[in-house]
Amino acid sequence: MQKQEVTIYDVAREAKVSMATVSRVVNGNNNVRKETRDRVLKVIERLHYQPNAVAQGLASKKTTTVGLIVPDFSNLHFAELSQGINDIATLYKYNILLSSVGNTLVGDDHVIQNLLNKQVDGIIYMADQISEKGKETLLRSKIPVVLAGTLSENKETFGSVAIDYKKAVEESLEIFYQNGKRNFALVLNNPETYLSSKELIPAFNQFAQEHKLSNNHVYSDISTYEDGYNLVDQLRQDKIDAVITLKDMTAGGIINGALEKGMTIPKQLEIISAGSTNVAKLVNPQLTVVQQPLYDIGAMAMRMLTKLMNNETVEDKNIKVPYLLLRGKTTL
Amino acid sequence: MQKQEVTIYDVAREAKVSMATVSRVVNGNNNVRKETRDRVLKVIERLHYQPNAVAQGLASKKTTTVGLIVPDFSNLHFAELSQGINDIATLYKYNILLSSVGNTLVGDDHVIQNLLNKQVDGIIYMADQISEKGKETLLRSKIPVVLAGTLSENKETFGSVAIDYKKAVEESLEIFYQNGKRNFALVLNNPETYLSSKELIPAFNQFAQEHKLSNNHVYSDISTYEDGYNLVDQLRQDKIDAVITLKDMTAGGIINGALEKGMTIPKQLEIISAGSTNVAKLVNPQLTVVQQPLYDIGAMAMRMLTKLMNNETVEDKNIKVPYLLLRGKTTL
DNA sequence: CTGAAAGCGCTAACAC
DNA sequence: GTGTTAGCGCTTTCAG
Repeated sequence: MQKQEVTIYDVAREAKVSMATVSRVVNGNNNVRKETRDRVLKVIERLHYQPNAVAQGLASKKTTTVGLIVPDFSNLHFAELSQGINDIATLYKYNILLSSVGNTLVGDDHVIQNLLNKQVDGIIYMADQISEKGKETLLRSKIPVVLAGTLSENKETFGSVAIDYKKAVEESLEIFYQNGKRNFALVLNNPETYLSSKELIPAFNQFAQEHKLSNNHVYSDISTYEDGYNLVDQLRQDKIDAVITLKDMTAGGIINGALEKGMTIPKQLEIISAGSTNVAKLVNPQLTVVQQPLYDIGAMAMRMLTKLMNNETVEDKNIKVPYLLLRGKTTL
Repeated sequence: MQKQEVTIYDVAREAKVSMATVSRVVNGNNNVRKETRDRVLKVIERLHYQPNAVAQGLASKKTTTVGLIVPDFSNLHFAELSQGINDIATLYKYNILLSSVGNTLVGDDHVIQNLLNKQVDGIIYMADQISEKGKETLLRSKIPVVLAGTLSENKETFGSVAIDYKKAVEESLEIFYQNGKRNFALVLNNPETYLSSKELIPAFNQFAQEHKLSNNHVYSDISTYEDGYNLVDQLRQDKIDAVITLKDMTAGGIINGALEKGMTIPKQLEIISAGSTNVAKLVNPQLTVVQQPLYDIGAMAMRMLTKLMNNETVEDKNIKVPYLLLRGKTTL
């Protein structure tokens, strides 16, 4: 990067005003006489002046940039959430600085620190867990944080927007139960996330206990299509007849695997996916899904963040978004 | 954002050295005696000093940030490309500033300008077209640009990494032809992109002409699952018996629509998708696809960009990546 | 309404 | 090796 061709100083000189006035014009400050403003604007246009956002950031201590922390963007779930985030961010003139924490939690603190070094004005965190160290780093920074698409572990400190996963699990199991199924499976990727360990698994176990079910299994480390496909043998061996998955790809793998092995869906095996992405449509027979408004969740999270960054009051920092149980052909 | 708590100046004072020395230590400059370095590092740790990347950016004129321009990240194609880009970017300590140009081309120039204002060191452009104005803006900025996943419109000026789409279309049509099909369709979203208008459509038409085919159609503005689903009636009316689509979701819509209307696949209708995303697996019957190494394309593009930003020589600025025609059950 | 001047936190010659 | 000194380009009091 060479020395910037045209700076605020050049504009000031050409327009015969001070830098301060140019700055006011650029920032829409009203304390400028119309004549002066027009003169400055004319010069800005003639010189093709563009403010250097880095210098603005250093001087104003605001970068109009927010950090977005995602476990994995090749996961459509996060891609769709990001779309909502991006649109609202654009609307409010914020840029998004992307960071991935991988599927493991290794180094989330490092990722957060990096974002803070870049002086982001706020952070949207989409991974479903956060290390103690990462949390501390975030709290110490005092910048606003909103958790999107997962439940807030820290209702007091961070904002959050998500569906009520626990309720979604209960409702799904209720459907299975009413359809006469008694052998339930919960298929997860990482069982140690906050969401899994504190919400899903307890809800799953509690339901089983209340209904006196004895054959209920939690399968972990199942995250891809192939994992789902390969899980089918195990499901049959364990005599499972109803499955909840969190990812549509996994559900698709299970379905295709089960069909190939001659199982009938939904008679022998019912499936509900809480993935809620567009790809659910591709699955045949049509998947019964917990439909979350992913785009809206992203949009609401970003909207909340803009308010927090702007020190506006936020009525409800922990929003529970409604979901829909869309009955397809993988449940009776 | 409050005044930064601990700055390079604090470290210098506490370590009894000058700011310059602290800067050297932070940046791994070797011209520091080991003793001094250790003393500084100790203070850095004690004070939890973290460099302000914005100030670094202003002073050094390098932000270690690259802009990523995407048409739509809820499109898995770009999500998978982005994964490769992100991993390599992280490896080389670059951050990614995300921008979406929407599915229309409105304002790509604006998006580019915004990224330039933020002083990105380079740009990866993934949309499949770019406006004249946007191109000029990019050229004027003199920062390196790499086009990923689409063909380069400007082989001389921008770097590029992509498969040979034209060849992929020809090869696909050849398969259809050998299977006895004679009524071909090319299903596109926007026919005016460089890729469509300069590569795909000409290749499609040329093949038809060379093989004396009279019933070949190009369908435009088909981009979603539903669009594909709804296109089926038209396809039947036009007596199409072989289809190429660019998106897996669209292909899925066509397949499900065709099956529901009682068509047999691949006997009455063959389909090849060049989407190449993971979701192709969900489709039943299994989709025949032009498999592109999306992750690798993203990774190679980012690697090239790091070289360009570093003024290293790049042997080949326009890389054609090999693809694979994976025969599924939607072709004979 | 406008200008002067003091930084924001850091890098990069240039001396020593 | 280490320190001094200018900036980088902009915002923001504070006067007037």
